[in-house]
This record gives sequence, structure tokens and C-alpha cells, in this order.
Amino acid sequence: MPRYNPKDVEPKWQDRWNEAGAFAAERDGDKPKYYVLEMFPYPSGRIHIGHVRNYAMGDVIARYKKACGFNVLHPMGWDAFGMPAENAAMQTGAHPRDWTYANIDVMRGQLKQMGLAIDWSREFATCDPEYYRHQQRMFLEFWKKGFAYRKESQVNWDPVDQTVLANEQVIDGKGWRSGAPVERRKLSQWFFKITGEADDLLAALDDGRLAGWPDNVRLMQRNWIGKSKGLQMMFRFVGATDLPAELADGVEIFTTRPDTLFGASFIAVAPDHKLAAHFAETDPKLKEFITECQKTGTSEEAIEKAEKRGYKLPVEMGHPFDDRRLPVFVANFVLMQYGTGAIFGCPSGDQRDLDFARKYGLPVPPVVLPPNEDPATFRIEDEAYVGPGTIFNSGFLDGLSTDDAIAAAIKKIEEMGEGEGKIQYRLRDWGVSRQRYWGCPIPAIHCEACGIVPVPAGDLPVLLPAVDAEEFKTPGNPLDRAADWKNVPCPECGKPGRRETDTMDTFVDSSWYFARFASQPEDRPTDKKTVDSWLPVDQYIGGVEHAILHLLYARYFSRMMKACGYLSVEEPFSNLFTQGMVVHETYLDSDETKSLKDRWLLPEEVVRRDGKVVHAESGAPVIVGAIEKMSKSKRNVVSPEAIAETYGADAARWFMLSDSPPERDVEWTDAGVEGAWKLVNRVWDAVAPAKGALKPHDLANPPGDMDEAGVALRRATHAAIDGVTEDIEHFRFNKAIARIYEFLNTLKKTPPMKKADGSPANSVRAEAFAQAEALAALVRLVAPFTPHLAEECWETLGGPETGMGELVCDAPWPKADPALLAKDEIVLAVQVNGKRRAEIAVAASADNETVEQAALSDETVKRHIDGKTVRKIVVVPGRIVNIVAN
RNA sequence: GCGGGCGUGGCGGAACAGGUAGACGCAACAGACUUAAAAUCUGUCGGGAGCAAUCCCGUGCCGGUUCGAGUCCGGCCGCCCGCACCA
Repeated sequence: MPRYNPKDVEPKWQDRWNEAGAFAAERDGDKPKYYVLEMFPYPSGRIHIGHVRNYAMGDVIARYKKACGFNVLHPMGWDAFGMPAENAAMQTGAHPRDWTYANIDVMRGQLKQMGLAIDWSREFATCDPEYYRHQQRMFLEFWKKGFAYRKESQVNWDPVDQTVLANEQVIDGKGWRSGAPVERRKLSQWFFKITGEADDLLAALDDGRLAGWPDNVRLMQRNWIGKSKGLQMMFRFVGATDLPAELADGVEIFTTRPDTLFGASFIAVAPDHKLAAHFAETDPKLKEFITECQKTGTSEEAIEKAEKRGYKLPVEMGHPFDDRRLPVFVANFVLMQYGTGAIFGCPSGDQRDLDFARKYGLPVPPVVLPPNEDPATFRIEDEAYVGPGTIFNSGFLDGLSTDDAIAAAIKKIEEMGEGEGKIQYRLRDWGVSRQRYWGCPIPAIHCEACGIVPVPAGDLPVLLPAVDAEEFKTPGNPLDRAADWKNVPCPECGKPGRRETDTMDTFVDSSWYFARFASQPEDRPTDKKTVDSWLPVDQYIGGVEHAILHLLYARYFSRMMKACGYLSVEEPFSNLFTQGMVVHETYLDSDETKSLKDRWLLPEEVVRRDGKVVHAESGAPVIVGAIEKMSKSKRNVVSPEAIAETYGADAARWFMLSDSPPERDVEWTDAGVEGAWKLVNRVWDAVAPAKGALKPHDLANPPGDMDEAGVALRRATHAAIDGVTEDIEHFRFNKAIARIYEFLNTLKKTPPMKKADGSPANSVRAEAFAQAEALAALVRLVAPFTPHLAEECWETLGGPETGMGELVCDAPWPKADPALLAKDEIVLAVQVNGKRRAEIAVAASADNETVEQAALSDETVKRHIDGKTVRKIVVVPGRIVNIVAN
């Protein structure tokens, strides 16, 4: 019997698929379409095993759906713009373009080695001018329609590197590379008006348009959009102020809790608020305080976690409902981006306000009485009460519920003409400007006379200028220094102008790539008819880390593209699956004289010897660290190439889908992949001796004279088909795999049916049929998971001669016969007072009375109810019997 | 800080919609084959008591609902992820 050798077999079938054009998607005939898409990779250098898991999942779906008769689109491309290429340029001197395309070449080869059923003819990278030129064209249209606009916003600025920093590049308030304290700086930037679609983006989460999305992702998006109803109102200064006219009116605040207005004890504005800026002009200490606040990063997390601090302004404000005077602070926990950048503080009803009030000795009047509390004894100590209750200490609101009080307070303020009920969103407009080189240039020209002018459509694309690789080692944005490129005449007046040097956020690139995969006309982003024939994506698969931004931006982008006539769907992804990460142990060299950075060891540098973990070469002890997401910095990565080299792509794919549920993290272990390798061989060992077994049988016509063993095998076969099909449909790959194991165990335990001895001829024919059917099913069931192995088995069994398909990837998915799934006899557990005491076998069709009698007559059951009175018998048909006795 | 997720044998996990906890895999142990090892095959495998039949305990912790709770409810504890310029 030939040994299975993936090194020969896998490339052989990859070539055969290629020659046959097996995975080209074509919109012809009357087959229904199915679009499977995995989030495309960033070309970071090499494929890691996390990619293998992601793409293996999509591949199972693609191959399964193809077998089920769908016309499948399963494309691949590269999310190729972004910071790592520029970081690499700074470190190694390689030009981002060269670095990126070289990485793509390597990674394409690695993906092909995995045997994915991908239509490679549609591949592109987002840094291809042929892709981003269309993005520029859409940008101009969005601009014209008012979807794109400019406004000022805050960024993290590194004064040494002369660059804007991502939040992840700010560590303890300092730039990651320069170590210089980060400043917050205002820049004029481009935005997409995503808030204009906030309502529809929110509505679609619940109206069925995203029924195929996981609840947790929809919830995260709902929270992100953060629709809240509240009150926007003015607080007025007490007495005369010498403030300029635009500030003298007072401070406009937004609150979701107008019911707690009587609990107000201060007013606070954000450090970026214009009122703060005004007083800072004449107050150096305030100026210093604001600068201090700006050293906190721009992330919401950093701001929320920082100690609550404030600076008191020399003004006071009146309470709208009584004659109290409230102090006014500049406070570091008030966010300028949300609401109006100003709040009223109610310490008894908000933890941040309470912390602040305690720190600055402000009063804490309680105004919401929790249920079952006595107003005489209720006190706020260290915890604010944020829940519902009855309003007290609150004048005209006393005795109302929180909900009623909210309505009453809004009504009153509206009557007073001091404000109105308002809906606020947490969602902010999408800032798409990036002060970087390696991104899609924003097609605009600044002109002293004409302002900001669009690049004429005929002049597109605005290509990135050729920049010397050395340029990236100089601080700042190379585009700013590319004089030849930057200095151009204004397209409107012809006077000297300069190009916009901002490039687009890479989330823009990934917001429409799925549409471009479906349709790639040369002269426009998409051909509407073609793209509509494929969209929406039927199954989108990717990491949960994209649950909010990428998926929300893509949803918004579809709406903009629809408005411009490029496609017809609002929601581009009808079903979403978010898979977990691949994690691995980390290993640390025990030599503490080295810097931590240099002590991390690759998994292949480490071996387990006599229960100890040691360095493979030196034998020195190794510290086993936490199990973490695979990352370059901790070196806990395994190379898919090395795995494929040793065990083959099939084993790697199988392992990545077995054991752990796909939505959960999976730990990569050597033992695990060895287990998968064993499986590959067990399948081969089951198939190889049955060479040509399929040819003599017509699987559609089972013989009628099957004996018991044959019927048992057929039942197992059809149970496996049924179970695996259900499991794949529901993304339970780990369970599908468990069922395949079960089936294979049964198959192996069934004695060989082609007997050479004197068995009756009919029986041999019938049993051989059962076995052929089992093998044909087995091979097709494993095909989505281990496609190369399946092809080799299919050929060996004589599959091509059955008329089902030359290749198993073209063969139809097996169908379970319901008649073989039904059981005649079932085993029921019998409980006495809720504890399992016995099992009884009854006919599947037995009625409750029969079941009760069978249960009561069981010896063990009798013993347990002896001397007691049976009070009740619960019979759950097909499941359990519970006898209640005392 | 806010939001989301997860806690089941030595390990990854299974358990449908409240109905036999531990499917399937890994590891481990015992045996077969082998000069030997690897590979392969067979068996055992949550803890405890018992020769056995069988019984007691057991799904992070405390409490509740129910004939019946890993699953539902309330309260804790622990771990992981996201938070707008990483992709």
C-alpha cells in the first residue's frame, strides 16, 4: 500500500485545479450565486498561522457551497497601504512600495501552498494605482455631494519626529520612537460625514437587514453609534462678565439626565472648550493646566482613566430652577468631541462627577431615591447612584419617576426657552486624513485665491511621487518635501498652488474592496449590473477586532456608493462570522543579562526534554511565558510553510479547524498538528486498499437485500452526512470534524466486506455497496477541509468514473437519506427525584404510558422508589423520564 | 473608566430549545506487533468508596427558580478583548 506523501500530492492537485480553472467565478447559467469573503490580509511579510485559520474557514464554506451547486465567488487581495511599510522603510531603508510588493509575492505563494479554492484572476492590492484611482474618483464625488468635508480636529503630535502618532504609538504620553512628550495639536483635516447616516446605520442593526450578524457585533456597533436622547440647554452667567459676545451668552451643555438637574453642583467644560481658551489667554496657570490635560493621549480610554482634575474659572453660573450659584471648572474628563463639550455635574448621579466633587469639596445633593430606600436615611458615600428611582429634593420634579422627570424637565426648559430635547450620537464623523506617504493621495489642490479645489477628474489618478527610500529616515511626511509633485498650478485660476499632502485612512481602501472583487471595469469603480449580481457578500469572515470600525465604515461606504450609483445594496455583508485568534506559548531565554527584547525565543528553538523546557541547542533552561496572540515582537510564531513542509497543508488546515470552536481563540501546539497528520493517514489507509471500489456501483440505487451489518454502516454513513452538513452550515467546524472522526471509527470497526470466502453472492454485493457508499461519503465530507487528500482518494476510489465529477471539488455534496436517519429503538434515561438511576430501551414510537411502565419496572428504579409513594412521572418524549416519589 | 466576551477532566473542547455532564481529539497509562525504537493497532482514562452490583461528590464561588440547572435569574471572583491615526 503506497504511503501518503503530501509533498508530492498537494502540488499535483493544485496544478490540476489550476489547469481546470476549477475556482473561476462566472456569472452564467442559472446556478444561484454565493460570495464568500475573508477579510483580506495586510502584506506584513509572511502568512502566519492565524491567516491559515481564517482562510481555511472561508475555504471550507467555498468548497462546500460549490459542491451544493452554487456559483461561488471566493477572491483574494491585499490591504496594502499603511504604516508598517513606512516603519520598515525607516528601519531597513527599503522603499514602502518595494517592501509591500515583495511581501505580496511571498504571501501569495504561501497562500497558494495552502490549496485555497480562490479565483486568483481577481487579485489586486489597494496600493495598485489601478485600484486607488477609482477611490480618488469616488472621493471627488463624495466631496461634491457633501459626504466629504474639512474641519479642524485634534491629533497626537510628536514634536521630534514631526509626525502625527496613532494612539497605539503613544506610550505613557510619549512618542514610541522619539520618546518625546506627545502634544495635542489641531489640524485641518478631511472627514466623511458618517453621522449623517447614523440613524440608518443604527436602524439596520435591528430591522432584519443584519440578521446574519452575531449579536455581540451588532451590540458593539449600537454602543459605538451611541444614540442618546437628552436635553441641550444654556446655563447663564451670574452677574456681569467682560466676556466677548460669542461667550457672554452662557455655556451650552448636553445631558441625558435632566431629571437630576436639581442635583447639579458645578459646571465643567472640556480643556479644548472656547471658554477655557478665553480665560487661558490671561491666566498662565490655566494655560499650563490645559497643556497638562493635552498630554493625556487622545484616546477615550486614556481620558476616562486619568485622575479627575479641574481648574476653577473666575465665573459662576445660575441654576435654571432655583437661585443657587454653580462654580465653573475646566475639567480633564469632559470630552470636547461629545455633545457640546460642556456638562453640568451631578455628583450623586454620576461616578465621575462624584469623584470630582469629593476632590474639590463640592456639595453632593442626592436627587434620585432608589426603590425601597428611606429619604431620611439615604446617603451617597463613595458610589453614585445611577439607576432608576423616585426624584426627591427637586422642587417641581419631586415624586416623579426618573423617566417622567426627564420628560418634565425637558418640557420646563423648553417653556423657559433655554434649550430643547435633543438626540445625540457618540459616533463622530470619520476622519480620513493621514499625514503619511504610503496611502491613497487625496485629490485636492490648495490655492491661495480659490481655496481648496478638486483635482479635475481627467487628471486622475494622483499618483504617489517617486520618493527616494532614504527620505523615510527624515522626520516628517515625505510628501511635504516632494516639491516637484506638491507644487502645481491651481486647476481653476492657474496660479501656483500646492497639492493636498494628506493621504487617506487605510480603512477607506478596505471599505469597498469587496465590490471591486465582484466587478473590475477599467474606467470606473464598478459596473453596477455586475456588482449587483454578486453583492451582498453572502458570508464574510474575519477577526472580531474589526467588529466596529472596518465593518461600520464599509456599511457607510456602501451607502455613499449607492448614492453615487455604483451599487445597489446598503448592507454589503449579509452574514458575518468573527473568528478567534491563534495563540501560542511564549518562551523566554533565562539569561537575564540580555535585554528583554532579545530574550524571546522562537518555538522551534525550544524543546521539551524530561518534562523540562530547554533551548534546543544549548540545553539551557527556558522560561515558559503566557499563552498569547502570535506576534513578531514575542516571537511566538509558527511558520505555515514549515508546517506544510512537514505535514502538508491539509494537516495544517485540519488542525486549525478541529478542537476549538471557530469563534474562540485556538492554541497552536505541535501535538495538535501531529494529531491532524494522523487523521490524514487514517483516511488514506481506509481508502487505499479499496482502490477502484466506486466504479462497479451506482450509488443512487442501493441494493435491497442488505444484511444487518450493511444497514448499520449505511446508517452511520447517512448520520455522518447529515451531521457534517448541519455543522458546516452553522460554522461548527470543530463538531463537523468530531463527527468525521466518529464515522471513521465506525467504518474501521466494520469488518472488511469484500470477503474472499464463501459468503452468499448477494450479500457480498450489498455489503460492498455499503462500504463503497461509506468511502464515497467520507471523501466528499473531508474534501472541504483536506482538499488535496480528498482528490487523491477520489482518484484512487475511481470517483472520476462514477460521473459525479472528474475532480472531487466538482462532485456534488452527498445527501442523507431520511429513512436511514430514523431510529427504531431509543435509550431513555430514568431519573428518580432528579437523579439518574437507570436506562431503558423502548421503541421510538412508544407512548408515554408504555414508557412509564418500562421505567417503573426497571430493577434499579424499583429499589429507589421502594417504600415511597410515586407523586408524579414526567416523561419528556425521546429524552428522559423523571419519577418523583417520597 | 465605559463597552463586549469567556470560566466544564491533566489539556482543547462536546452537551439541540432546561432533560443521561465529559462526544471527538490530545496527553497519559497498560497491552499487542518489533531484536529495539518509531509508526500502527487494542484497552483504560473526572474524584472518592466497594470484590462486584452499585453508591456518594463534581461544570469558577454564594444564593434562587424548577420534577429536573453546565444551561435560566440575582450577587460575587478571575481571565481576555475593544475604545476612533495598528490593520
